[in-house]
Amino acid sequence: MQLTNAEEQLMQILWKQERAFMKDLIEAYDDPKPATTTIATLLKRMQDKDFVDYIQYGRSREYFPLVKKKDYFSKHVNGLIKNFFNNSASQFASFFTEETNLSKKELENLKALIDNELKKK
Amino acid sequence: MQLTNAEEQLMQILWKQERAFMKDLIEAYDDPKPATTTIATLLKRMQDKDFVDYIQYGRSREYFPLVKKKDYFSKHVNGLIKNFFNNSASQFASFFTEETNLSKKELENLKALIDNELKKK
DNA sequence: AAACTTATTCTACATTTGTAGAATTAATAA
DNA sequence: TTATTAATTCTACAAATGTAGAATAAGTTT
Repeated sequence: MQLTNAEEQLMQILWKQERAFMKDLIEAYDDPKPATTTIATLLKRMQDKDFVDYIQYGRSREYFPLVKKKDYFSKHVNGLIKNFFNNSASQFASFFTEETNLSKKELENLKALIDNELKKK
Repeated sequence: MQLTNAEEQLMQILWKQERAFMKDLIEAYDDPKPATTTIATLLKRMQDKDFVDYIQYGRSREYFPLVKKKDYFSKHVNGLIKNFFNNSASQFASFFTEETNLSKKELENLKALIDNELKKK
């Protein structure tokens, strides 16, 4: 099952911190910070969805992600590609290259990178 | 405001058909097809969000998108880039190139495309 | 130990989302 | 013109989502 917006936001924080206690998570929010109970609820739901787990340290828990950001992200992009480009990654790539404002330097980097990928094939 | 999943699915149909009557929309769904009223509700909500409009033809309406698929899509990708890559499009591009399984041919096409973009700069 | 601070669990509740019945209206086919 | 069909509007309602208070438990400080 997918994460909701609020959950995903929290997940982003957790990915950044890698492992974190309740307090650390809340600190990462901008003011007005959510109530502890709000975060607790989200964490619980995320556990049910198998996105996070924790290690019990005395009275409190250190939470950590069960899903890698990369994997989660891939799924997202694949969804987009499927929905918008008929499942064609290359079509997506073209679109992306044309529509995004990459600078000359960035384009050159990207080109080098592609060369590198090509070598592997 | 954003489209929900159900709305987005319907939007995809509408983008494909460009302009459509209720009937055409429902036909595009796999079985079990949703009730007419369901689609009507979604369309109404999408109108409120300024994503679709219609032209009245006698008793019924021809619906059409107010938002271009490209624009909607761009917003999505930009959101992803912001959330996952710190707003760096080029970082996203690298990731994408490495993680997606583009064939040799696709990579070559992409490279050509980038060359083309570079010429414009 | 008493007072204080967290974190956790339970419960609650307003909104949003997904779905669709009932009633109504208008067009169409018999 | 009457029965049939299709589209629209209203209303409803269950499930999901966003938020958080109350109560409780367990460390922490004085």
